[in-house]
Amino acid sequence: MIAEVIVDITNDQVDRVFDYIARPDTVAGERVTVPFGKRFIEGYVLRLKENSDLSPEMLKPLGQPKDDYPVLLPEFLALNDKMRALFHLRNVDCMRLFIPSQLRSGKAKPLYNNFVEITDTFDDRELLGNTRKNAVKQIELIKSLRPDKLYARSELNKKYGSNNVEKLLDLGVIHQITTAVHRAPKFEHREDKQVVLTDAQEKVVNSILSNRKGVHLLFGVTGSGKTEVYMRIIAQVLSEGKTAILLVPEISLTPQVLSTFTARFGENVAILHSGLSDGERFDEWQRLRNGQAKIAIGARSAIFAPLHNLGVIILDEEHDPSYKAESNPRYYTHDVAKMRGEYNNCPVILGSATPSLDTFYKAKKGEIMLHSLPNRANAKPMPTIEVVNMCDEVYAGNTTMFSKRLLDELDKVVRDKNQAMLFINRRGFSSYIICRECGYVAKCEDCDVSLVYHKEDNLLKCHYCNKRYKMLTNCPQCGSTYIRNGAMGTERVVEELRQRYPNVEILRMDFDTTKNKNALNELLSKFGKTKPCILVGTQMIAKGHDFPSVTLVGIINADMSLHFSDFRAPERAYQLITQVAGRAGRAEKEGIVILQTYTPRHYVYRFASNYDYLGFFQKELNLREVTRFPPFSKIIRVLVTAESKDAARKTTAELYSVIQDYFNLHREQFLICSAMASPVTRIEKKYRFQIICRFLLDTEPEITNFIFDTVTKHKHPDCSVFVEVNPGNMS
DNA sequence: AGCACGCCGACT
DNA sequence: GTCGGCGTGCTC
Repeated sequence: MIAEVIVDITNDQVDRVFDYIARPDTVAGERVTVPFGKRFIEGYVLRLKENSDLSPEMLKPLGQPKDDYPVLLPEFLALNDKMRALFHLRNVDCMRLFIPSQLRSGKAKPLYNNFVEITDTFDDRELLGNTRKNAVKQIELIKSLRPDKLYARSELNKKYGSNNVEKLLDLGVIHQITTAVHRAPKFEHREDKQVVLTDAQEKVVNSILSNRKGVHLLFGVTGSGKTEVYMRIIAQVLSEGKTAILLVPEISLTPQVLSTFTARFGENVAILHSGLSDGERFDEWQRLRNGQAKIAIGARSAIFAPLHNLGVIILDEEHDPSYKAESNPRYYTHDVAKMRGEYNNCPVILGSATPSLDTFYKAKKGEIMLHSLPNRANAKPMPTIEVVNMCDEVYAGNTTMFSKRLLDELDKVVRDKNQAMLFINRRGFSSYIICRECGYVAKCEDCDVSLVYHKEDNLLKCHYCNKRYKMLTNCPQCGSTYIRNGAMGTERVVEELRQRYPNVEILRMDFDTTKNKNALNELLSKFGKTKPCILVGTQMIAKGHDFPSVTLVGIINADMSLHFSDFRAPERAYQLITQVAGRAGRAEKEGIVILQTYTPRHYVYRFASNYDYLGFFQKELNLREVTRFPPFSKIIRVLVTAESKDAARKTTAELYSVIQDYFNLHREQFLICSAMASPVTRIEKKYRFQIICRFLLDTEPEITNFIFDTVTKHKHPDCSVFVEVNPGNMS
């Protein structure tokens, strides 16, 4: 038999099948050592076959397996082919996604605890007779042991010396029992809240369970009880002997969220996430693989949980950008979920209060089944969202970042000893240009995206078509010279608040203050206990945390996400506003949301403040259709980076000339095809150039394949080249 | 990725 | 004359 092997080397040239003479016991999916050139390396057996195209004397024999079971389930071998075709990935990169890195590096091994027990075929007399008379410690040890009792080896080692224990083991006087220890991640214990389903929830559960294939969208407003729906479906699937995967955004993998599931499903839950130690993660993976755990919960990479017989795959907050893997290997979790769903003949459930435009469009077309939970489970109204025009504040002489309205509400919170959350979006480093008098934002004439200021040549550029504009000195709309770069940080907000409210606790939550997971938990528990209190934070305050005393949510600079130079900016802004607003008034106290903006009449704010997702969806979809952006077209970005500016530029030019030839032959398909310096021209000492193509979907996937092929075939001396499909950001 | 082969500069 | 630079090419 011949074994087809993928070698564990990340290089395009060796990313193909190599044939080896199989051992008689070789199985597909095993991890093996293979002779490769002059050395021995690790590889994966993809499949077995009868004959090789190569002559027999060319073939070398396969080495020994590295594990006592095949690490790759048959499903993953099938998934490899599909993922490679869809995402243009290398075999090795797929293999590495499928198995835990701890296994490959040999960093984590199962942990064993050793116990000893007196061998029952010996009585005391015999025991002592077998031991040397002057071996005091050994005799002492034997005398201390009671039959039918287990003693921890490590304890005895400490007390009597490991050499003495060893000696008695050799004599057979005592014997050792080894058990694998499960290094389980620790959780705060919580009581399971058994709730009665609302009629709407009941209907959704039944409707999904009675049609268990394909992709389902669970469109439910914040607080509509999506989690309970997930848990009911998982419980049903489990009762049928099947398994489940639940994915959540990395940012919402908090102890609170996890303990909800461990409270209900106990030992059946395995958590996979980056906060675990190597040992913990490896053990959780093992528990899933050997069937001890039946539910995998984790961020995006948990889609590769080694579960057999999947009964359901759930992606919570399906619109979250973290489901798109933006660095190598690039993949989209929704697509992988769909592939696994089809393989296991089980449903995929996408849940969100603000589905991505893409997903909802598919639901509208009928490719995805739509289930709605239009009301909150506790029947409370959503908090009022009040849009405040910051331009008016400027006219009134208030040039601070807090409107009069927001300050009034903050005063109220402080007076009534409640809590407030202030949200700031800090994603705006390559930010937009705004007129502080009238709210005018510089936009590209052709693309309807905000222009980005490039400092090095003092120009405004469009990231989608490369059109350039002179930097503005005064506003084309009102003539004002009060034109600013719209950017603001959490530190500044906290500083100003401390001056205003010297006696109120003000907490800051952003990437800097939550670098270690302990800090995050401490911060959250402190916020939970302190009243009055103001929490200032980025993105991460928007997710999942349930604080009943929050009566005010302030969105300091809503425009920052809106005018981000990305065609998805309005979509993101809508999602963010809805999510942040959902933090207010979750219990009996009513909540209010103050949304500060310089463009109060923007449609995003109009729809968001009315919680009108459907209205927003229609408007946005229409806009995308007219401007021919995804899902009505596809954008591909080829990013070239190199330490040498010339090398990067040269490679980009070469690739561009090849792609342009293709473009000239298929001009009617292309909306855009251009090469330019990347908006952020240098990151980590590397210069960045890019080629942007936007084209219609008629000839898909030919254009995509052509671009990927061009990049793989070409030589790029001293350059790294990446191809991104519908990239999430363009920096 | 590594490791070998291979063809030109500064040394005993 | 040779030791060694890293350019190119192959690994079942």
